[in-house]
Amino acid sequence: MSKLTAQGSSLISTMAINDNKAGMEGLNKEKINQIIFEASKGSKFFENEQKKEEQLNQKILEQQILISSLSSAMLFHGLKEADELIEKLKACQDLSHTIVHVDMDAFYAAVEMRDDPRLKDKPMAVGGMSMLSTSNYIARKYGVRAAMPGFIALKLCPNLVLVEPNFTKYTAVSQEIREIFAQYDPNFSPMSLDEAYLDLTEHLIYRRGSSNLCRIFLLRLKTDNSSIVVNDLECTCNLNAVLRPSVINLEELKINSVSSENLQEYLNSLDFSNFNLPKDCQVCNKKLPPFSLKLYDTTVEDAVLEMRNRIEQRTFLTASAGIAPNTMLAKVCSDRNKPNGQFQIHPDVQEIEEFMKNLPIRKISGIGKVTEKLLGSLNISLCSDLYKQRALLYHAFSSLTFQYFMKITLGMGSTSLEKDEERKSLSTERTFAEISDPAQLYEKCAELCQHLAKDLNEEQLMGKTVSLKIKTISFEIKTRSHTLQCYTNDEKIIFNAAKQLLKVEIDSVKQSLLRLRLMGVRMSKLVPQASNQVSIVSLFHQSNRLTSTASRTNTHNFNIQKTDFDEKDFSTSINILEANDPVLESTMTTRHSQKSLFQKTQSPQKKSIESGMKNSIMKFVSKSERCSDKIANNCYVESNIKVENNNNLRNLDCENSSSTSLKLQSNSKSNFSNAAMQNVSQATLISSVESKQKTFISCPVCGQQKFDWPLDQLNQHMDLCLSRKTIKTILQDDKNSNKRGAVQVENDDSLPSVPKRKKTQIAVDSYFK
DNA sequence: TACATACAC
DNA sequence: AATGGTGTATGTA
Repeated sequence: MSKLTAQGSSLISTMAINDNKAGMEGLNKEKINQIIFEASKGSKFFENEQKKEEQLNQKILEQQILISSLSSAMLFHGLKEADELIEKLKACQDLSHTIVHVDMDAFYAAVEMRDDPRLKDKPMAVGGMSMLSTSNYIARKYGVRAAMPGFIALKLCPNLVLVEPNFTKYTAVSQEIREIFAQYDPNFSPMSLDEAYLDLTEHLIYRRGSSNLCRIFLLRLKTDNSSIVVNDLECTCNLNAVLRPSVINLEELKINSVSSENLQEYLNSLDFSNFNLPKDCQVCNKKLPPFSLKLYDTTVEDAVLEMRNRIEQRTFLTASAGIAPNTMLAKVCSDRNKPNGQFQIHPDVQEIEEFMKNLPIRKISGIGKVTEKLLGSLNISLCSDLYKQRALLYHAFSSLTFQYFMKITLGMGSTSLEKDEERKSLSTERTFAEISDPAQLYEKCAELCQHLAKDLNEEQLMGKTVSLKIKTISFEIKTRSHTLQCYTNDEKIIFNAAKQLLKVEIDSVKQSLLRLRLMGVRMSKLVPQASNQVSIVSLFHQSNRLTSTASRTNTHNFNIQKTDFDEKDFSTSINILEANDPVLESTMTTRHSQKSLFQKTQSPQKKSIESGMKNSIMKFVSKSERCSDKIANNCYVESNIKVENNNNLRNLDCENSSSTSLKLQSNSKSNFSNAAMQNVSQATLISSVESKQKTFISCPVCGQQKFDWPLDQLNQHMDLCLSRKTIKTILQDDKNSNKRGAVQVENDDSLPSVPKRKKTQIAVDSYFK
C-alpha cells in the first residue's frame, strides 16, 4: 500500500477507491488507485487532500494518546456507562414499524440508457470532465463512480461515454415514482430524486384486508430477462393506469370463483386475445403491448415487489429496496441486493443482531470515510466492533456520537419518518477559473447575491445571517458570516453584508491577492416572508403590560399600530390584519367559515414562524433569566441600550446604498416581525423588572404568568401556546372567554388533523378503496 | 454567534 | 486543463 513515488508522495487513504458502492466488488483496486494517484498527484487538489490526510492522522494520534492515558478504572467506568446506555436503548427498541427504503438503480445513468439504447452496452457516466454524478454498472467495473472527475474516469476507462445531465428529465421520472410511493405511504419521505423512505406499517394493515383484485397488476411480457424491451410501435404509457382498470373490470375475469392458491395459475392461463379489451392505448393511440397478470400477496415482500414492478412498468427503470423495522437498517438493506433486488430484515432482535455482526461500519449512513478511518484506528471495522470497543468509544467521542454508535451496534434507527421541517438555510455557490482581481471578486459576489435573493424571493423566505464561503485556488475553504439586525431577502442588503465579509478577506492577504476558485453566499436564520401576522399579533395582544411606547419605537412604517387593537376583541384584530396581508386577502373574500380561515393561517410556513418566534423569545428569556434578582434593574437598562444599538446596527446593515432605505420602506413588513420580537422581548422584560424580586416571566403568547419558570417548561408551554389548536381555540372562544388560563392543553380530537408537510403534489389514485 | 468538519446525495 | 452544489448536523470556542 505504501507505494512511494519519486516525489515522496503516497496514496491517500481517504482518496482511494472504496468497494463500498454496489457494483464495485472484485475489481482491481490496486490498479485503479494507482491510476487515480498518477492522475492526481502534484495537483493543488491533491496537495490539499494530503494536508487533510495529515490533519486526520494527527487527530488519530491525539486519539491514541487519549486512549492510552485511560486508567483501567476509567475504562471500567466507560464499560459501565456503555452497558447502562445499551440497556436503556434496548428497553425502548421498537420493532413494530415496517420501514422501506427504495433506491433507483444508477438513476441518472439508467435514465440516459433508457432513452438512448446505444448506451446500453457501453460504459457510461452522467456528468462532465470535472465531475460525474453517476455511472452505469459497466463503467463501475473500471472503478468509474459518482463524485469522480470525468477526466480521471476517462483514464480508468478510455471508452467511457460521458453524458451531460438532464435534470428536467430526472425530475419528471422522480415525479412518476413518487406517485407510486404515495400509494403505499402518503407521508413518504423523499431523500433525493431517486430515493425515499416509506413507512408501510399502515399499508400492510389495509393490504391484509384487501381483495385479491386489488393486488393484481399488469406486467409487460419480457423477451429479455433483464429489462423491458420497448417496441417503437407499442404504447409506452403507464400500463397499470391505462389498461389495468379495463382488465380488472372484465366480466370474464371471474377470479372470485378461483381459490387464492390457484389464482396465479389461473391468471397465467388466461388468453386476453379472447377478451373484449381495447387494442390500442387510449392515451397515445399506439398498440398496447402483450402483458401478463401478476397477483401479489399481502406480505411486505410482495408489497415491495409490487411497488418495484410498478415502478419498472411505469418508468422502464429498476429500483432496489430494503425492508426493516427502522430507517437505518432499511437503508443498508436496499443496498444488499442492488441492482433490481430487495432484502428484508425481519423485526426480530436475533436476526438484527446476526445481521449487524458482520456489517462493515462504512455501510451505515452517517459513517463516512473520516469516521471509518478514525474508528479503524481503534480496530473497529464491523458494527459488532463498536460494541466490543464501547468502553473506549465512551471516552473517545462526544456523548451524542457515542449514543449514535451504540444505536448502530444494536441495529437501532429511526422508526418514524421525520416530518419535512422548514429549511434552515439557502445558498448558492459557484466554482470558476481563478479570480484574483478584487473588482471581479466583488462582481462575482454581487452575482451570487442576486441569485440568492432571487431564490429567497421565490421561496418566500427572508433570512438574518449572511455567510460568505470562499475556496482558494489551493482548495482551502473558509466561511465568514454576519448576522443582520433585520430579516431580509433584499439583494442589496445581502450584497452589502457579503461584500464587507469579502473585503475583510481581500484585505487580510496583505500585499498579495486573494486567489479564489469558488465563492458562495448563504442565508440562514430563515423566516417566511408572508409573515403570519396572526401569531405575531397574538403575541402583542396577549402579552400583558405591553406599553404603547415600546410598541411604537420599532414598528417603523408598518401600517397598523398594534396598540390600536381592542384587547377584548381578538378575532377582530386578526381579521383586520389579514385584510392587510395581500396573501391572506384573497382568501378572505372567498372565506365562508372559521375553518377555512383556520386552514389558511395554518400554511406550511406556520410552523417555522412559531419556532422562529419561540427561538427569539427563548433567547431573550434565557438572557433575562440570567439576570439575578439584584441586577434586574441593570438588566433593564442594558436592554434599552441594546435596543438603541440595534437600531444603529440596523442602519449600518440595511442602508448600504441610497436606494436601500426606500427599499426598506416597501419592505416594512419584514421589519415588523423583527421589531415585534424586540417589543415583545422588551415587554417581557419590563414585566420581569416590575416584579423586582424574581425573574418573573410571563408567557408572551398567552400572558399567563409564572414565577421562576424553568426554561424547558416555558419552552414546552410556548409550544402549546403557539400550536394551531390553541389559535383555533382563541379564534372560537375569544369573545365569551377572557380568562388567559383557558389557553392550555387540549385534546380536541375532532379538530382536523394537521396538514402534512408539503410534499410533491401527487394524484393518489384509488388503491384499496 | 462564528467557524470548521463531516456527511449525504 | 481539469476534483461540484445544496443542505444538515455537530463540535468547539
